[in-house]
Amino acid sequence: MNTAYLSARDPQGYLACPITPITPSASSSALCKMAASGACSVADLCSNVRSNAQASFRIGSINRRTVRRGQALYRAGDTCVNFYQLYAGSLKLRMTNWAGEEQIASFPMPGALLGLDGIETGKYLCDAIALEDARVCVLSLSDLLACSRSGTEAMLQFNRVIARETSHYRRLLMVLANMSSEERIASFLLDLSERMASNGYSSREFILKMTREDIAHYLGMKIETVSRAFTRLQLANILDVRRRHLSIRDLDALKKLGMSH
Amino acid sequence: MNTAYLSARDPQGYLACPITPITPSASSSALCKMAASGACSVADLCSNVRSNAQASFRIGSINRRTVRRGQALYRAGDTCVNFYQLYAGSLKLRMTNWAGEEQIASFPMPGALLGLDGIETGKYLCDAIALEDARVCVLSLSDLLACSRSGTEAMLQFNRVIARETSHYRRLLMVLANMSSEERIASFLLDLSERMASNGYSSREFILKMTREDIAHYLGMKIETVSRAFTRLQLANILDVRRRHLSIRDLDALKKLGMSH
DNA sequence: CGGGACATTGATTAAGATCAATTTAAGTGG
DNA sequence: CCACTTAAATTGATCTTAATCAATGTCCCG
Repeated sequence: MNTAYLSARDPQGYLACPITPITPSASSSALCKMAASGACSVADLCSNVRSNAQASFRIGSINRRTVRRGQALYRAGDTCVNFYQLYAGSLKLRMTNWAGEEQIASFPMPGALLGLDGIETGKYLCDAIALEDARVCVLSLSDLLACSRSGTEAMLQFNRVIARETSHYRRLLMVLANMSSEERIASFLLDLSERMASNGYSSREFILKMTREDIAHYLGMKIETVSRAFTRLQLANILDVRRRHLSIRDLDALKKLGMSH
Repeated sequence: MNTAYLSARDPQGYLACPITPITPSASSSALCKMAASGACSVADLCSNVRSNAQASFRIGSINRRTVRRGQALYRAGDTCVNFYQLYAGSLKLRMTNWAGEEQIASFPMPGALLGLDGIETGKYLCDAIALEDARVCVLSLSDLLACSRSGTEAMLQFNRVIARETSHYRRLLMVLANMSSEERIASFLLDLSERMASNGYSSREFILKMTREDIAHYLGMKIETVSRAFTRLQLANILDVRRRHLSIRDLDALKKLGMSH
């Protein structure tokens, strides 16, 4: 088992996680495994859309797509015609300003709804790049609109999903505005840890799918600073970090640092 | 006229602006002056909601509200039952984390739709504090939902309005993550300037309604740093800043600094 | 005229950026 | 399977920027 940690060649990238994923409940009639497992943040919306689309005979089955590691699910400037429910793998959402500096906006993990950055203008504003091979369900914009039209609840759900993304950015803003480099890393790891847990993986020990550079671009720091922050947290016996493999030794201490002072 | 700049006691706070606001067009039948002037960012949505609500006899006239300087339009934790279209004055949207640190999320100006931070959970997440006496139109959540239900276009408009807020935060994120203090101030002033212009005021010369502390909390810096950045921009002949009164001397230089390198 | 909030300025310290050099590990091809 | 290449990460030394601490200045308002 330990070798699995170190090699970690599995496409899903979660072999290294010591506990098994939550298995879907018995309701195999569910359209989506994730919804059944409770891990999906947009399960209600998603199943609403699907049943609506099926009812109107416009889709017969779930439309899936695989994105290989390093490939883009979509790119900034592409016309937004689809949203994507992520159900395996992870990505980075990357914005690039005209000076070529990049900023990572988020690291979507299974359960996330991708493509919301295309709503405002009808074109995506970010690149969605797979950090490892990933699988998504495709939700066409038209299906989603049809569904929203037919039910107030679905419409509200969709608004809330967009609003939740807004909250993510507001929170990140607070992190960048008020926290030291060590605190930012702590906050970042706590968030990752929680999301690993909500996907049924260990919250204490996992593989970082992103490079130090990605982390730096997410948290508004330089990669040397990221590296040094990891080192200091390790010296303080809060973490064990070795390249991409991370385990949390002292969760309370990490929380004290990361929960914004 | 010059005395008006310096005293600036006007409740609306725009006396100091040398050019007059855009006057509403002749269509006095319009429900809202701002929509007629083209200054309102949510005009389509707003008029949609109003005409819908009137058609169903649920509102007879526009429901307005005044917020005095320093007062809250709403507070974090309040139940979200209304949205507010700002048509005069300006506010700050303030989040406070449990450690008591505050972060300014935005400085809404006329045309903005307020209250979107209440969508996700049904409770507002920010305090909306008037920086000067302000006037809003009240849009009840139920009116808005009723309208969205009855028309796909209104629904889409609403989604886009929420998504636009998300974009604001993404952009601010990039500012905090990548720019020096001077660049942040430049970027902030450019944004203010543009919004002043789109409200029909001078883009070159205006009064800052917010304190240095508010600016600091918006841009993730300390007030001394804000002050020094202003001073340096002044010394570089890019700005003229005297307390709250600001005029832009060299717009190109300001853009070079503020447009993210 | 004087109190108090707001803003500026100066001196010093601390944090992170930058520059530069290794180290480590993973993938490649002979 | 091993040497070689390369991307990623770490570490050290130094420099720059912004935070901090402290004092002073300015203006609004009663």
